[in-house]
Amino acid sequence: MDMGNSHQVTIKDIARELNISPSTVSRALKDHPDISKDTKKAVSDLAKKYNYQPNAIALSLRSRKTNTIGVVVPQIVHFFFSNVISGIEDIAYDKGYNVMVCQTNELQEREEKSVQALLASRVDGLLVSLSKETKTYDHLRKVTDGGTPLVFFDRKSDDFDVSSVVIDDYEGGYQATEHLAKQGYKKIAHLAGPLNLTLSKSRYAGYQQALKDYGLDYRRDYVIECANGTIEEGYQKTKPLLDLRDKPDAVFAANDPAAIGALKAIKDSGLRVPQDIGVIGFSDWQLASLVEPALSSISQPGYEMGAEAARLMFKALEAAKGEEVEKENIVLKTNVISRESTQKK
Amino acid sequence: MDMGNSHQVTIKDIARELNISPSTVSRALKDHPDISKDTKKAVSDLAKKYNYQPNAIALSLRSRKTNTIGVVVPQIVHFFFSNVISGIEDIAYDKGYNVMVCQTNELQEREEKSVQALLASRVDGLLVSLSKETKTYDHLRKVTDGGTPLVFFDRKSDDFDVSSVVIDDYEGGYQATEHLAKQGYKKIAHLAGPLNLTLSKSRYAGYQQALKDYGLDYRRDYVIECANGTIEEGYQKTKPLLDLRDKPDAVFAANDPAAIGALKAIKDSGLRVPQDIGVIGFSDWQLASLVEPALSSISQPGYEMGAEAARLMFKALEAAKGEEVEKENIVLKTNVISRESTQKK
DNA sequence: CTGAAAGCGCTTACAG
DNA sequence: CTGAAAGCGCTTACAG
Repeated sequence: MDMGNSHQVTIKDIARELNISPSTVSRALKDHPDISKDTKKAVSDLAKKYNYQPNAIALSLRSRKTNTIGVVVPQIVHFFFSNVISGIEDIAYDKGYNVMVCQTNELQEREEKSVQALLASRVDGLLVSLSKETKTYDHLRKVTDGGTPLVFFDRKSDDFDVSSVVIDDYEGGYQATEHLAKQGYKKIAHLAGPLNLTLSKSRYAGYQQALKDYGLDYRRDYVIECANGTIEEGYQKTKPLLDLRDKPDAVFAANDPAAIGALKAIKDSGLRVPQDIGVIGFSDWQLASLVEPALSSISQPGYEMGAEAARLMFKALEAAKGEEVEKENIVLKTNVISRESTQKK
Repeated sequence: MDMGNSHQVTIKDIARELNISPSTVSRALKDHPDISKDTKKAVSDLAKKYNYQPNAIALSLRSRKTNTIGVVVPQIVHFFFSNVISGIEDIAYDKGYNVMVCQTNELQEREEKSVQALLASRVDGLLVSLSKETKTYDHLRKVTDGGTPLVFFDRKSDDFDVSSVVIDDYEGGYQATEHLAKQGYKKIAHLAGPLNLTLSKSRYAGYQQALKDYGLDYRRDYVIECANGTIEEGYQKTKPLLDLRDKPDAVFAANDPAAIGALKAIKDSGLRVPQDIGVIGFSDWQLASLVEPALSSISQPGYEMGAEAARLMFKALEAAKGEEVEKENIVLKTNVISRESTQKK
């Protein structure tokens, strides 16, 4: 007897063996009220025996639904993005959806091809975080024009009327600066991120506002742009700050590697952290707890971002056909993680 | 005119507009030699105009190939596994395949459901790293019984005659110990991983062999098991070692967090790293470079593991139907990353 | 050079 | 209570 080895058993196979029609088998399997008890039993027994699994591809073709969502992300290996993916995956799992993941490696061309491939695979919806390189959006226009729900996370384009989830960078910059001010630091410098990015500008703006609100001076020479955000760059760009006649007593770095570089530069110059100079970072990684002294940082809720983005996606997917879905643009709050590097007292 | 908005244009649509049959459109699109130049041009013009994309679902149903591979991984957020996924994704991208990723969160039940879901989605092949909990393998039997290629990575079961890629943990343990010996350390302790895991036992065995090869004493009281592998545990379990009358002059920890804990314990006790005691870890994360002193470590090639596993998968997928594919069980070498914590001289 | 038919695996309106 | 037919979007052997 053919045990269906290396050939997935189909409804037809069951129908043939039972001398009934495929239609009846199909109905029996979904417990349709029309079908007799006996037939149902015979069908379900055989289905169990042969470990029948409905062919999702065939279902997708009929229903025009794949129960799959696509995710396009700049880099899988970044701690932040892997958290986002994890959040998306957990929610999708609960909903019985599969997740296709593509990484762009920060290349627009690869982003375009990935979107294209996911569209060809007829994903039910697409979650996208733009590559740093991406300047044009035709590939995403195709998504929305085709009627496929699109949700942005972390890196969005404002050219689209779609839902999105981003971090509140302004608030993060504010929180970091406020935290330093509350710890008693008065002369707070800022190692900014690349200022062509909105997110860097927002953190910078939050920094300025917090200075104002806490009655501290804003000094242009206390702000230095770190274009790459590496440890090395943080180290090099902190040195001149320490050579100032009126040197800062705290540093807020817009990313953790730069903060770690600052930490080293300060220690190398013979000053103490946090007694002489406090340092706070902005966390892309989970590294901050390991340096010495442990680095205070602003945490970005990656997992939550993924879960929220997925939630917005399912909201769109579950809407009745044609029903207009209200777009949400969610801004997630950051949190201050206070560690040794800012414990002035 | 209907621009096909919110309805992907099909071959039928093009056929209708051109008053030809779908068969002809299909052939024209694939540049079939039978079709006239004029027809081809008309078809391809219209396809371009409407941005026609072949429906991959329909193709899959016909060809019984989805051009999708499934990945089942314990945790997406682990640096090591995210590297593996990244490696898989890059290779799959080059081959024009999509990747579905499921995480089990180390739960057997979720592993079973994920495998089941991927099978239902008719992935062409499955790459699996077992959850820590997994004790039975019926869900994976279904994969191989159904004729779907299976490849294990990192955590495998030996009950299957399938290809696999793992890390050479024995060699890694050997390398770590050898490195310490070559740096001039003589009394090398070992913070072992949970010894019910094969990988911990292998690292331990490599440690023992290297001691022997370098003429160093193996002392049972120099070996301590760290069940959780946390920083805290590494800290606590290192202290007794430092209280020994004849204390070790080096520590090989089977994982990085434990090594970092050891580092702290040693520094807290007033001893210096690397002058008094050398420390080397085994790297699950990318953290080792950040602690002070920077931690030497054994690196596990996660990206390469993913790329190799994908390569093995495509080897199976590209084999002619029915052709027997030779199974490969690849063991990837680790590398010594030498940093400050072992620079005795 | 082109088309009608069958089929991939399923569902469901229609008919009996 | 059950079945034949049509269709999801495509391809291809067969016929002309």
